[in-house]
Amino acid sequence: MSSKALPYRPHNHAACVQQALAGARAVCKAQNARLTPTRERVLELIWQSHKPLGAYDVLAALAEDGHNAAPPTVYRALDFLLQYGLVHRIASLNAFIGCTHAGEHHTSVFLICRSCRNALELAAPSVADAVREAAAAQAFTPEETTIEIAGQCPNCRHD
Amino acid sequence: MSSKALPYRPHNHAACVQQALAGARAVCKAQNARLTPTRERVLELIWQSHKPLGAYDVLAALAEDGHNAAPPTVYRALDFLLQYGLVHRIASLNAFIGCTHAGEHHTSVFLICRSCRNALELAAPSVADAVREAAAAQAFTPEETTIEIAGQCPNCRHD
DNA sequence: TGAAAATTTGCAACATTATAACATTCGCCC
DNA sequence: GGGCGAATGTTATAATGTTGCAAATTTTCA
Repeated sequence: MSSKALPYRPHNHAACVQQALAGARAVCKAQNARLTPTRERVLELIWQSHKPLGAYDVLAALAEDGHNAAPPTVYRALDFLLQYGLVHRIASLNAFIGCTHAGEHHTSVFLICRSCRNALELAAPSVADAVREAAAAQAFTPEETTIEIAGQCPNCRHD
Repeated sequence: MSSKALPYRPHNHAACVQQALAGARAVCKAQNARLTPTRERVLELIWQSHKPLGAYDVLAALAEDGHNAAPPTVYRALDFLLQYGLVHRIASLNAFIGCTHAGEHHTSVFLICRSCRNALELAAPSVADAVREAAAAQAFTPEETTIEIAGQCPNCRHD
């Protein structure tokens, strides 16, 4: 890619990706799940972008590798990564992003900047608690929670 | 439709739909917006189901009316209804549902039952507050918030 | 080891959801 | 009733996601 993703907050991105991959390997090993080359490559591609990446973006990136994959290849890899909590799906964008809390069960909040397109994952336990309470008040049993906030990140707010 | 939507909570549904339509007419009148026959019919179709309805479901329902519409007709009506807060889009389902708080600015929480497919809209101010705080803590300016909880409603929980 | 079983991948076709572009009609105002 | 902007019709196409089956790979276990 010629255009680099500007991270929401500055950091050493290559190291951050490597750390994520190492974490993913550990999670898979612990659960006897097979992080095959394709799956790992998809995870790496997603992590390299702080912007949520569409399935067809991943497909295109794989094509640049010379890996001539079809959509099911990507969707299957994504399903695997979702299943083991290594990536999240951002429903409002039809896109995927690396999970910063892989291995831990958690309810995340995503802050998605409409200008720079970066997305930040927050643990936000107070939100999770409020959601849990609201559901309980309706005798509803939550299984999966989607919380996505679109707006302006601090770097873009002056726009 | 032969299969009626079972409401999440029992009520007089025909009256509930009529009330929603009356409210929508009021909102549009107040804002000088044109609730044309197509738009009103789409809103009615969506309200008649407590289950979120896909755009192509609406299209099919219109076809049963004898209204031979194409996708843009439905999407344009939906855009209008979204713009005036008369319906919500459920991102995790690619579907639409009538707004129970039309006219008021609000952050809603949706409880979506995976068994019966009904969806309940909650105002849940505590969730809205927690989200606002979490965003503020990151200096993030929220513009639109998506909160969708998939799980089991009380009627289906014993499944 | 080596053959059966299970998992993963390749591949082609297809289904679903959403939009673009342009022509036509409708409602309204003067 | 002519002109103008909003709304709708129409065709085509883009973007996203899935099904089904065959081939290859890995695992299991005798």
